[in-house]
Amino acid sequence: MTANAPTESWAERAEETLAAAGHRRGGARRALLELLGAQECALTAQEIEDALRGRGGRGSDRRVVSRASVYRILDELEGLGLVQRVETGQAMVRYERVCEHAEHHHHHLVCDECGVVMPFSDPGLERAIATLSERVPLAVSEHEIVLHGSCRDCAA
Amino acid sequence: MTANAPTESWAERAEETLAAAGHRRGGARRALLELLGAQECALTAQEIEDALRGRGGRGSDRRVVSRASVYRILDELEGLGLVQRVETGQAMVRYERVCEHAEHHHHHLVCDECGVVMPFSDPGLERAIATLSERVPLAVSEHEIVLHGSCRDCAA
DNA sequence: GTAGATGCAAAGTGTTTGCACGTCC
DNA sequence: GGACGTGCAAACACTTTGCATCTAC
Repeated sequence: MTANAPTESWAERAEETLAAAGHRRGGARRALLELLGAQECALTAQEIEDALRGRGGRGSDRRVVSRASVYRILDELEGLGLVQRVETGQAMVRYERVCEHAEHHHHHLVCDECGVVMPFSDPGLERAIATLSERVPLAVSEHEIVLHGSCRDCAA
Repeated sequence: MTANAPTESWAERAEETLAAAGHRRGGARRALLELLGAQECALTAQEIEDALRGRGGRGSDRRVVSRASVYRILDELEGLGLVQRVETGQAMVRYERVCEHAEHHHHHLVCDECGVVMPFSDPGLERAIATLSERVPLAVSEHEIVLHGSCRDCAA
């Protein structure tokens, strides 16, 4: 998945979209894109801030990204459709990249005991949503599905 | 659906459940139960507070219910499974009663433009969720589905 | 050189908590 | 009359905003 990927990475697409929207490049945003692009699932703003603070432990010359920038950039990315908010019923909102590839489309499982969040996807479910979307008094643009319960570790 | 209903109302069941849990009755909680029991769909804490403040316009001898009580009682009801939180991606969390009757089970449509929230239900979707729930590494106890888009008024 | 990007700290906003008083049982 | 319930206001936690500085172009 390294050799000249035929499809650009999410981070690359994001950079392009941002440039097209007239944005300049900045260290904070670049660091955030790099982080989000490498994530499989949704993170909270807190987790993002911590991750950006902790990265490059050794001779890292990278600055810490301020909390304000994290929120500002996430908001910006959300507005461009590059990131989506995920509400898991926990205290904080989570954010994750939005991929154009359908294969990456997923929803979330939340363990109400330990708080762990896992992604899952199901074609049958997507089909049901698609069918349903046409019968509803709303021009549906997005859908979010969250399953709550106990994860294997907690249920044991 | 009015004459001597064979099944008790949500508010009645809630009162019983609360009593069984060792709670006394209080004016604030009673008012809240009455309000929630009459709602078709989810309300925010703010809406609940306002509704409780505004009710009984004329010779009402009812006290206003404090914000703290609204949150405390909602939290209590949620813990007993009588109320569930609904996250719509808007600023505030919403709350609605949980009915034991499957016919009342529903999910939500949210207009991202005007913020209106509407309930909907779909057997096909529930079937997909039920099937899926058995294939997932989580003992699923609840699920929440939110469709975002533009309502008819806003799309027009 | 200028508009945009960022950090810091203060301000918001929805929610929770501490404490004293009121009320149900 | 004792414990639970409630109101008030202060405390909180997450998020947003104002402003000065820095940077990309």
